[in-house]
Amino acid sequence: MASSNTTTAYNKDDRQSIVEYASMLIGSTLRESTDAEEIADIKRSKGSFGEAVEYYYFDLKNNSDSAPDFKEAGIELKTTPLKRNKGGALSAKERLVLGMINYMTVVDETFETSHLMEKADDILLISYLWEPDKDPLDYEVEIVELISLSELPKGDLSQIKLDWETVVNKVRNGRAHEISGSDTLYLEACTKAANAQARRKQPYSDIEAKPRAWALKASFMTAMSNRILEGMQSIERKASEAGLDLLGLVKKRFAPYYGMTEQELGERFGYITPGKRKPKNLCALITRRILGVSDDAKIEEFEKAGIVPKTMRIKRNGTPKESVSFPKFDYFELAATPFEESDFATYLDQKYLFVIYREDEEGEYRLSEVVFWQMPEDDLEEAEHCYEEMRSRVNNGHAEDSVKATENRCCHVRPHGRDSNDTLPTPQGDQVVKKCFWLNAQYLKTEIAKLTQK
DNA sequence: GCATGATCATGC
DNA sequence: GCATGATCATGC
Repeated sequence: MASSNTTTAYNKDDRQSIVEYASMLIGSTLRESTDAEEIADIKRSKGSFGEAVEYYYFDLKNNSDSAPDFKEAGIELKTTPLKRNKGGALSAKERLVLGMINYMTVVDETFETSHLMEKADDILLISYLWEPDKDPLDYEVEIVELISLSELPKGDLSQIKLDWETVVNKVRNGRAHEISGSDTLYLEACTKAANAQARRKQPYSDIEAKPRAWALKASFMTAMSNRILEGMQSIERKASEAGLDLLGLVKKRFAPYYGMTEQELGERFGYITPGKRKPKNLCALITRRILGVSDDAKIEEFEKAGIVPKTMRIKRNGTPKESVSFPKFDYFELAATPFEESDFATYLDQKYLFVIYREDEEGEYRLSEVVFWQMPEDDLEEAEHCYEEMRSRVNNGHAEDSVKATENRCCHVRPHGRDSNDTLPTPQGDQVVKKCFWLNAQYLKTEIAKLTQK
């Protein structure tokens, strides 16, 4: 059952799909997220959580550590434990091992083009809270984050480069056997061997050295984890809000602002200076402010549930002013991918917080309510028709021929590029303007009516 | 440089 | 009034 769930739950060739699927683990355990009941067939030892994630959650066969776990997407999965200190703070339980050091070849590398940088460029980090005596299936996942050495803050990266050079220079000087973890600050060369006697050759000395691997020190992992965790804030509940579910809480927080225009809200919160154009992410900013989360933080409850806030302007007749768009599609990918495996199917799994503004008699749009919306399962079939119709048009050389809103109850296809010269190649070799799927305004009208009539 | 959210323009 | 094609502008 786990395998049948997981094969359709994400697309292992698509980065976004992998990350989105992985993010659903945040705040939960493998026992809750998969049908695994015991970890018996997985060795109950160090690494058992990581293996169980691959096996039960991602439905990956156990593979050797040399190949990336998601080859096509270029992502390598790494799981790592956090622990809670006596004071309550979280810290990394272990260093994060990135890959073995080959003394013979590393001496010819530069940091920027090193095997390490290549290997540690796209890591999907899954951090879980380790607790003594707990079954690994019951560890709670705290962090799911795509990390890349080259995209660390500049200060971190320059120290890591110094660390790398310190270690490599020792090898270059024929002193690989003298390397110590204490030589460096963030990145270390930690010993990594099946037994204490194992030794490896080094290029500029006859003395054999202990096998070592590149690793980010536990202290560095602690700092990085906390930085990631702090970037996520939960909505702080007052005592009077303790019993509310998430939607109830969100509604209660928005209610005092009903009747205001988006412009007024933006000005009130200091996101718009009068006369200036409003920021693109105004809806997200206002939502964070109203929910009491700082401007640059992710809303933990929303992240965990995959909820995206979206402004919805409704005209007096109940129709949304605009359709809702999805990211542009690639004609080759569309042609080759059935709906179940498509990005579009993943996007439709999106849950929205529609922040609804309704048009008043003067033509002003005023905040009137907030609702959660996700496409009902029955309508996914209609969306699939739209997708498969567009797919067959592309396959038949008619990529320019969009599926119109009049052809499908739920969605349609429309250009969404910079301009008409912003094109992508099709399997037939011609260039067609970038397009994407859209949710029909009329469809959204009936969906929103269902949600708000009650 | 590009994606994305927002908006415009045209014609049925 | 709406569908459809097109483009703008911010921000990553």
